[in-house]
Amino acid sequence: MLTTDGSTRSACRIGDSIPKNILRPEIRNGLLASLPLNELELLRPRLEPFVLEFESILYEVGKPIEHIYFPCSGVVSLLAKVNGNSTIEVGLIGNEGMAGVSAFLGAPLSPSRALIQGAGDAFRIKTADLDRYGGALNRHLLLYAHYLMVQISQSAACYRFHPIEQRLARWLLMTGDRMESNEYSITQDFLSNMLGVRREGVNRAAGVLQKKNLISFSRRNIVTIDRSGLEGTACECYEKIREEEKSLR
Amino acid sequence: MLTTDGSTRSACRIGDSIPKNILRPEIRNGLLASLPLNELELLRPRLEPFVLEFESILYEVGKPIEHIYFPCSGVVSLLAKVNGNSTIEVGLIGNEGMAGVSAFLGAPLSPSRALIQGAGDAFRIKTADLDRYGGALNRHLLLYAHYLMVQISQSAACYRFHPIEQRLARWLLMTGDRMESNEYSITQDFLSNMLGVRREGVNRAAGVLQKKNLISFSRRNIVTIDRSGLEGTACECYEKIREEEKSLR
DNA sequence: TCAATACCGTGCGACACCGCACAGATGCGG
DNA sequence: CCGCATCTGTGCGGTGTCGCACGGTATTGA
Repeated sequence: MLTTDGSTRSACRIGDSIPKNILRPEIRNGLLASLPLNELELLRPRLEPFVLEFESILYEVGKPIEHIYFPCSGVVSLLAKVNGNSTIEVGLIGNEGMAGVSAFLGAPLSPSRALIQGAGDAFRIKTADLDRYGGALNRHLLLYAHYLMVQISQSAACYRFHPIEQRLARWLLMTGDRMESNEYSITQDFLSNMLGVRREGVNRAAGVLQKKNLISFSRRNIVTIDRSGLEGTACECYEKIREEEKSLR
Repeated sequence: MLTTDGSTRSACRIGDSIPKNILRPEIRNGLLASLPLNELELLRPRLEPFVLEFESILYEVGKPIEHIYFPCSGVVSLLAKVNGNSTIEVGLIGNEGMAGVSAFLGAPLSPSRALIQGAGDAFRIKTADLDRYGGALNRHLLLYAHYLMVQISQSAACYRFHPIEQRLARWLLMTGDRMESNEYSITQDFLSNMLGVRREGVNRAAGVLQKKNLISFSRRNIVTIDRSGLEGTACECYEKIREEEKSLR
């Protein structure tokens, strides 16, 4: 990966990646890729390449959903706002899915904030343009909507019952699955907003994971060292969600 | 309402109601009712009246969804199982909606347990039969799927940030909106499974609400006394979900 | 009618997480 | 290269909920 200072590193530096595949004809989004060729061709003229920039916001709570995004790389977080200032992640979207499900389901306004949590690239289509299609596209998108509901439900239960350490492990795994690297650049503060806890809580939990030699972290940098160890530490929610993913293919 | 001992009471005794409108031609389910007449007539031959019996289970986690239910009265809880034995409510369905959204979205197996939390009656249709229809039915059902996602997301955040007392208030309001009475028969133990807390926690929280003269409760019986007072005590989640409900109509 | 069961009320120590405070480390711009 | 903003590490008291224990009261059924 090319960083701003010109050096090369294996890390997935969230925020400074410059997608290179944006002009490539291959569709690296799971939903689009699983379409029959003829349906994809119908859709293609409406698809517009789009760069997902770190920390930019696709949708804001209560604002219109103008485009639906099909990520080819990168990660999008769905965030709910609570108590005025707190935020909490209720969904995580990678190149297996799409952002803007609610619009597809017919809702004009976004129920959550969609935040680019890992830079990447995507195709997007105007919400109005998507309405015209049906067939296999519909089937796939609907099934994905279902998957997202499962993910959200599981998160609800997870927030209620599982300690920070397990939630952090799950988050690292789920994000890892959607990124191309096992090393990312992210602040504890950012993570605290994802997990719905204080920054200090993230610090403690990460410390525990590091002591167990599952991850290593320092300023703005987290590396997963022992992936299967993390799976053992994470709560059941990770496995459950992953199981549900299989039905998407 | 007729109770088992033959006496009449205004309470909504969850569990022993004998729906009387099951033979009436009117459709008291919001989703079905909002269909254009011609579409409803197409669907009608496939619709089968069904009695929702208290504490019976419509779907079990991981089991097939054979029918989709459109309640005309009564309440259905969607429950997620966590940590083996704990359960937590991630969705609540009344006559504004339907149970089995996942099947409609194309998922063959149920991601959650669907438990009749308040007796009533419904129409149901074989999952396979529903697939053939489109048009306004689709639009409505999709929008409802969206609404349910909002509800689940909000619950996730709610479980994380809001104390039992507020969650209980919200639960009473949401359930009240879907029942025909402001008095219901329910055990603290049952409630604890809905809210994902211990029975003792429910007891304390209910005690506080009672002291504030918002509810009154005794063995298996809860009465909401001051509805608007409850709204003041409940967390923001109630209002947010209610707001989203408006878009269903 | 009496015993078994279901349900409710409460007290107490444990613990996870919070809120706050503050000091140290790192990186960036002038 | 220095100053300032950002990010990190840690300590301490407070609070909400848990886990457990146990006694009380209503309901049910033989």
